[in-house]
Amino acid sequence: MTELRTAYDEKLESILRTAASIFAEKGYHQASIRDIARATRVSLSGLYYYFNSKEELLFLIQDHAFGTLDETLDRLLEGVEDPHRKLRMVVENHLRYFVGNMAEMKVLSHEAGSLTGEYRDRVNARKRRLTERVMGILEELQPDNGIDLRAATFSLFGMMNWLYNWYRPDRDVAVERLAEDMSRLFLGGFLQRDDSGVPAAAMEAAPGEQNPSIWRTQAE
Amino acid sequence: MTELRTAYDEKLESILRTAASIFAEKGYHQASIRDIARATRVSLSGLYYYFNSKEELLFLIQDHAFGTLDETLDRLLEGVEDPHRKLRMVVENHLRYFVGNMAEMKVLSHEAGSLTGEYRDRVNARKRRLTERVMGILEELQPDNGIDLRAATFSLFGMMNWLYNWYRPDRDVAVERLAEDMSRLFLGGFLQRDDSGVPAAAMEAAPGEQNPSIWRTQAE
Amino acid sequence: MTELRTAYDEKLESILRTAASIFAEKGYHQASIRDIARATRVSLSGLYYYFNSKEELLFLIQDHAFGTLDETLDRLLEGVEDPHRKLRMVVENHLRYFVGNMAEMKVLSHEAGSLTGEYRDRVNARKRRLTERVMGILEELQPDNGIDLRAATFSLFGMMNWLYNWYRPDRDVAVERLAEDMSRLFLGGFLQRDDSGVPAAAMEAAPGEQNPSIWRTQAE
Amino acid sequence: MTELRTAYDEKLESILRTAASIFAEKGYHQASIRDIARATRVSLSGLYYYFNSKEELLFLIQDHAFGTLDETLDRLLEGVEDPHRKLRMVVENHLRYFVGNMAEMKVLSHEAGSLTGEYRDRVNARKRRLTERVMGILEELQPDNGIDLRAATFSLFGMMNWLYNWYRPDRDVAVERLAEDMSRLFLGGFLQRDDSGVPAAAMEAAPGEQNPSIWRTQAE
DNA sequence: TATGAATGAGGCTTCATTCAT
DNA sequence: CATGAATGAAGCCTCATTCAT
Repeated sequence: MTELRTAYDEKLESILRTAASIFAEKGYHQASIRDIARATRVSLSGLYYYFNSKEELLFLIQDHAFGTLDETLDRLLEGVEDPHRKLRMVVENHLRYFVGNMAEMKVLSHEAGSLTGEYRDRVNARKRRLTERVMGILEELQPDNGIDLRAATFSLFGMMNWLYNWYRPDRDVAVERLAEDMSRLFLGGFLQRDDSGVPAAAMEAAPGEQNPSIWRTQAE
Repeated sequence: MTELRTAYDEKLESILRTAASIFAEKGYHQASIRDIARATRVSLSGLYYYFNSKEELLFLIQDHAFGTLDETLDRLLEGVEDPHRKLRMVVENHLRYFVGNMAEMKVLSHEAGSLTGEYRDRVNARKRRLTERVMGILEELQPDNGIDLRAATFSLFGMMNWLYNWYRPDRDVAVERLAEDMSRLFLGGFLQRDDSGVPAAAMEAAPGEQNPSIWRTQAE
Repeated sequence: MTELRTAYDEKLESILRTAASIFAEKGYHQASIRDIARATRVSLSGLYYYFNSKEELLFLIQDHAFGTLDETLDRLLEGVEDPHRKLRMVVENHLRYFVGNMAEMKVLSHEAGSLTGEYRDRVNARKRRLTERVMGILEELQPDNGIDLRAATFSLFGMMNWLYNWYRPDRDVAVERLAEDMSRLFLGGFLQRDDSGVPAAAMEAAPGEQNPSIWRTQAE
Repeated sequence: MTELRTAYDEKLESILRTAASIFAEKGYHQASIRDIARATRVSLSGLYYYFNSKEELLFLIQDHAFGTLDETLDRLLEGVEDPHRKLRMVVENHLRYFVGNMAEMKVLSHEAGSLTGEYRDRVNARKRRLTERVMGILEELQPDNGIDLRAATFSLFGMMNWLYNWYRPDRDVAVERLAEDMSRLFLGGFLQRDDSGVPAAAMEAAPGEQNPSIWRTQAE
């Protein structure tokens, strides 16, 4: 009962993939439709048969990527009850997809703000849904850690989404290990009790607190 | 015997601040020099008295921001021996500067790849130095956690640098609390022993491991 | 079985002709691409479909002109053995082309230094080839005149290339007469024996020789 | 009874010399006032004390150069009666000045058309005067050569003015020899009788005469 | 489906020149 | 005499997009 994939679909997806890698390399705004025409070996005007505007192209890439991410996550979480395990699935799904599709990952993480209007709204809706899902799992874990939930959620996403800035498959640990490390890193911190073993002295605030201006660009 | 700040310096810095906020808002490539002229109330050509190219302007913003970040960090770490406390200082410094200068933060985090040539090299050198400093502190902590050091380091930076994507001063916890939470989150996970209390079952890999293709965009 | 001249080729050549006349009139650097757009009735950006830069446009004009010049010269010299006659052909070819295409002539003669990089190299190569051809012919004439060959060659080119500074078809002698006159002028001088009839007294150097500083701008 | 040369005069002349060499190197329109400020080590605005506009600067250079050229020519021709010798003086004067002041020579020869309005008129008047002077000398020689006088005059100027396109002091014959060669070249041709020794066959026109279109760019 | 040719809008930058000091 | 700071005009070029075929 597979979907019917027409020649059109295949060509579109091939264009999306190629465009994603170009957007990843040069950035959305730096990349020109001409770059994409060159790389796809489709004529400039020919591309417009597959999308109506450059922005729609970006949307299609992001939406498609999110669709894949969502779908696999749904499948992975099916029947899982333990929130620890759920979180582990989330992290693994995220990282696996990112490492397996580094171009899409970068476009997703870095070109978040490049969409406008309805395109942006639709992608944002997907993002919010994922965020809430993760926040829900963290809540389920019911930790007595005193950490702000929103901060915790986005810290986790930050760890993962920042990946495109540093991860190099040929040099860094494999994705399985990465998922393991990040899960442990995050859960270890998140699950600790409030009176954790971290020496209290280390937690004292910096002196700047009394003089916050040292962190601020001089005002006019 | 303070530094000599000429009128020129002051005007330049004021331009840098204004430009940073515009770059933060629209993105470096989306922002036009005209936008900056309008906002600074300097004529288009008049701006070029203060920098030689748009890219140099971006460089000046990033370099100046990094300079401030570096300097305060040096001051904060002076005389500190305990690595726990050192890390706390790093996190606090980073977050305070970012929250106090959200425009610069975004430009620093998001426009990393917009520089080229020597400009990029010089900023990268600063980044590398900071990264190594943090990695050094993490090493000092001598954890028996089995976590890859590079992954841990960049996870921490990811948590912090992602801030510009979600943090809203009027809605989120104050920066002090944020620094506290992130420090605990990270240190709690990083300092745990290998046989931590996290249930083993949660750590089992996802089934996808055996079929990684579900995370991969269909190849051509 | 003539060459295939597409509509594209024809339009390009028409643009080259129009551009040549504008460059001739205002000078390459003074002419703006807008001027050319206006004259060709093609939009500013539309022009860039036919060339990649203003400099390439200049190159195309010069290269095309030199191509024509070379080709007809080849045809004219075919089978000609007598060096006197060869030289006459060179002069006639040069002057005819120049008078028939005064815009191209001026661009060729006056905008020699406006090309850079590879464009310049390629045009220079053509120039060198023509120069050597002429120098070869002069050598063939084996004159016993004691005149420096390089000086003689460039004197001939100077006579001809300077044309654009003074020649006015409506006021000056026709091109046939011009070719005749210049050929005789040059050959008459070039072929004379060393002990020509010019009174020796006239050849005595000017007194300035003993005090060359009268011809020199005062040094600092 | 020398002229009074104030400090102002000296600085102005030094600026003119420097500007001439910059104009010679990059071309008048390519050179910016900034280039001249840099080379003269005078501030941009400071230069405007010495001239009122870039065009006036060019005029001053050309006028000054022509003044020198004229003055020395006057002195050289004083008391000379023999037209052969007069011509020799003209050539020698021209070439000596040019070789001794290659920058000024190039500006004079190449930037003829860069002046407009009254500036152009004044320089043109000097040019016309010199041209007529030379044409007068040629007339005096009363040759029975059948060569158009205007063509002959400008051929001579062409030989000399083209110098800047090829002459290189370190590689070519010295200026004395050059003057000798060009004088003989020109006079030899100019003074010959109509029935000169050049084989008649060599003088036959090229076949193109009957089909002039081979020298013409295809008309639209 | 696909493309060659074309365009209006807009971007960055340079320039000659000015003016208050 | 000299300059630092500033500006309006203009230049080259690129871009996303369209339309007739």
